Formats: sequence, structure tokens, C-alpha cells
Amino acid sequence: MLPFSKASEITTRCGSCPIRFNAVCALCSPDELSHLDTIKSYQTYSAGDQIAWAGENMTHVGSVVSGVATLSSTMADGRRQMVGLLLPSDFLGRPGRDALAFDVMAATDITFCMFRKPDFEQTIANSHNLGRRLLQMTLDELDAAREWMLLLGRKTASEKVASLFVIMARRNAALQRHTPTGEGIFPLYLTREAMADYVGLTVETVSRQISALRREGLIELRDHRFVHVPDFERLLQRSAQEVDGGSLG
Amino acid sequence: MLPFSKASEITTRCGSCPIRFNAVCALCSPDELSHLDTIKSYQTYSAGDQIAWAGENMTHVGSVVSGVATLSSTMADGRRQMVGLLLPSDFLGRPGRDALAFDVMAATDITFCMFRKPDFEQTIANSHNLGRRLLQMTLDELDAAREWMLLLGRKTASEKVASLFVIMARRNAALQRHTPTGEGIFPLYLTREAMADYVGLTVETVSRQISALRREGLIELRDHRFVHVPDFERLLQRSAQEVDGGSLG
DNA sequence: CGTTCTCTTGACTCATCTCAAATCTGGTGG
DNA sequence: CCACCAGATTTGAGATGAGTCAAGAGAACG
Repeated sequence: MLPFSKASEITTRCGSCPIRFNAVCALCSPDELSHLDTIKSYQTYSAGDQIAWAGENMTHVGSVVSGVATLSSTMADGRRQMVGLLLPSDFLGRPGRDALAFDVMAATDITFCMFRKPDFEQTIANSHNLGRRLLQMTLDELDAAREWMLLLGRKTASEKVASLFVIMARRNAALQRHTPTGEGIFPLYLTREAMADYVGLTVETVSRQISALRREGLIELRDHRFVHVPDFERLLQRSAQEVDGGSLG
Repeated sequence: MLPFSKASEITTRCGSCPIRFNAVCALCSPDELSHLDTIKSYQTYSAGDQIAWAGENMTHVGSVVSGVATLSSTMADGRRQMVGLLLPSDFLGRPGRDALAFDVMAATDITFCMFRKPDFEQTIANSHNLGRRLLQMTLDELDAAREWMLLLGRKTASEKVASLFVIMARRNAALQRHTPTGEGIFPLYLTREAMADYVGLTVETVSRQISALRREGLIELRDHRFVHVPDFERLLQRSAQEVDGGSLG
């Protein structure tokens, strides 16, 4: 694992943690939280850092507090597919399994709230609420992965890219506890390459599709870091997505 | 259609159930099992039956005892993507959520060991082992879904079809608690259409790729119901899959 | 301010899809 | 038991969406 710096500045007590109500600890009682307080530690990585490699043994598991990380799978010849996008409150790691199945990279500077795996497994064994929440989150991720499979297997390039923006808009809105409608704006954490790996296209095709969406006024790029959506419903229609509101993990 | 027995014949006490050691109940104690015995019921469906529709409220959750079912997602214009394949011991349903996110169909005649959802949720709340096993299984399914995403997003048609056979060979072997090597044979439950929905191709392309694999001697069809693999390692190589041994869910 | 990396755009290629027709399979009724 | 039919599968020929290769424009960084 790459070197990382202590994040003493952002260390907080669980009770006032920004991801308190969405993370794996969301269902924990005050007692359980104060136990977590004693076994947690913060770790930070810089944008671009490889956090872990597929097959590696993770000594820690934990939650994203701030920043974005990607999970991806790489083939022998270099083809790569992103298989997970970790935003604040998302959980990284597999209690009960040693080896990590996928590569983990920091897409932005990122801070994790980590637990040594044995500590966490021990805590799960004693805290019903922790395991219950982890199951909920894992089931949600599974649903998201399956929606993502529909995108990868059956959507056109144009639908894929529109869907990507729909997903990002939704996940961004979800962090602020609402759902996107009408006009909105969200940060674009991913490079063209990461987007291409997300939707199973080449960078060139992603770039062309983004240009097309801009020409049609479905999106507008601001500062190269933000996406402004004038009419979310129009984008949604272009994505060929059902209206329900999945949020891909 | 593969032979199968009427539910009444296979109704058994949990202790002697064929999926006892892999299903969601695998970690349960004798006490817990005898409780499950009192709340379970068997349900059967015929090949081709739609077991449930996306968006529907499932009143029951449960395990496949024998037979095969598919989970799939359908777009408004009819495009369809399979997102899960349920074999014996796999679990269907989402404790804690009402609506089903995907369509469920019987690929062969199939028997489930079902629980009314409230009963099951109640039992989970009391039985640590049930929830623990469900979490394990869900995490495994998530890994499998993610490998599947690599297939959908980045593999060629030829690799996709070879991967499909690798996956089926592995899952079949896993049911008998071993891993495939060298020569082997397994049943082919899926139609060309289901295979196409699995790997995100058209039936024509799947058919062409199967013909190519046969010409090259990588597989051999027997009775149109079984696939004989003369050399599993050669097939594996063609699938461009890592050697580790995932088994897609 | 040059160097490097990312992104965009263009021209062309090719893998997979589409449309169409032939063949095979299993089931049905005479 | 056999002829026929409907559906599943295979195969062919041509169309096309996305990939590849290449060049130029923009940003980011020192």
C-alpha cells in the first residue's frame, strides 16, 4: 500500500461526523459509536494514488469520509473496466475475505475512516446494527451494479454517456439528501479516461458524445469541473433509463 | 426440459436438504434450522414462467432448491440484459425492501424454499447466523456482478461466449464442490436468446461464436443439452479471464 | 512560456448488428 | 410411426456504430 499521511485535522468524534447518517455506522447506537471512536483511524490519499491492487490483502476496511475513489478490474492486455465508484459514506473492503478482488484508486484527494479488519469483524459480531447496515448497503450496491450491467450490455454510446451524467447527478444529489429535477449542477470528478472505463467505451467516443450533448444543450461544462444540466428530465430521457431513480455504486 | 420432481416429493426437513450447506441457512444451528422448518414452504414454477416482474412487491423471499432462474432488466423498447443467474442454493429477494428491482423468470422447472418476508426478516433479527450468511452471499454476488461488468464492458464477442461457458462450468462444478480442470461436461440450461441476454450480444452473434468454438474443438455440444469441454484450460485462455476462479452470480 | 498531459476532432476500419433465408428440433395429431 | 408445424438455431450478406490511428487545440505544471 502507498504511503499515506495522517489526517489529524479532520479527525472527529463519530457523533459529529459528516457521513454519520449514511455510512456503515448509520444505525449504530451512541454506545456502539463510542466503541467505534476508539478503534477508528483516518487515512488520506492523493488524487491518482493507487490505494490497493486486486489480489492484495487489505489490512483495513472503512468508509470514504470525503473524496472519490474508483474500483476497477484490469485485464492482462491492459483493458480496464470500472466496477465501482466510491463517494463519501461508501464502504470499502470485504469483512470475512482476505484478498481484494479489484484495484482501488483515488480519483480525487480522499480521506477514509478505517478500521483494522479484525477489529471491525469483531465489532460486527457484537453489534447487530453494524452488520445490518452493511447488508443494506451491500444489497443497494448489488442493485446498482446490476443497473450498470444493463448500461454496459445494452445501451448505445450516446445513452451510456447520458446515463453516466444522470448517475452522477443523482449520486451528488443523494449526498445532499434530495433528488435531481429541472436545473442543476454537479462536480465532475472523473477524467475522460475514467468516464470511458466507467461506461465501457474509448475516450474518443466519450469525448464525441459529450460534444454532442453540449451541442444539443443537454449539458453545459463550467470550469471544466462542473456539469450544468438545464433540464434533468430531458437528460434522463436521453439516457433511456427508467424513471425510478437508481444510483449506481 | 430437465427432469425434476414435484415439490411434495422433495419437501424435506432442513437437516437433510440438498442445499443445506451452501444456502442462506448454511451457518444455522440445529435450533435455528428447526425454526426455519416451521416457517418455510416450497413453491414450484415451470420453465418459462415469469416468477415476478420488476417493481412488483415480493411477499416471499427464499432459496432455489432445484432448477434455474434468471434475473433480468428490460428497457422500454424491449432490449433486455440478464443481470443474475440463480442456481440451486442461490437466494432470491431483498429483505428490507419491498419492490423487486428486476424481472425473475424460470429458465427450467424450478423449486424454491420460500419464507414469507416478514417471517424471514423477523428470523434474521433473532438469528445472527442467518444475517451473517446472507451478507457473505451478497458480497459474493457483488463480486460476481463486477466480474460480469468487465465481461460486458470490455470483452470481445468471442471472449464473452467463451467466458460464459467458463462461468457455467465453474458454477456447475461448484454445486458439486469442486473446480473444473481438464475434461468435463455440464448441462446447458439456457437458450441462445438467454445466452445473448447474458453476455450482451445478439442471438446471431452468440450462435456464430459457438460455431467457432466448436470448429476449434474448444467445446462440443451433446444432445443439445450438454456442453463437453475437452480441455478447460484452453477454454479459459480463450475467455481472457484471470485464472483465479470467480463464479458469476 | 515551454513541456506534457488531456481533450477534441477527423478520416478510415472493422466487429457486431440487422435483415433474410435455410436448417434443425421437438411436439402434435392423424 | 410418420408428416407437419412452430419455434429455435445456424448461416449469409450487407449496413453501421464504435474503435483505431493521427493530428491539433487546450489546460496544467514547473
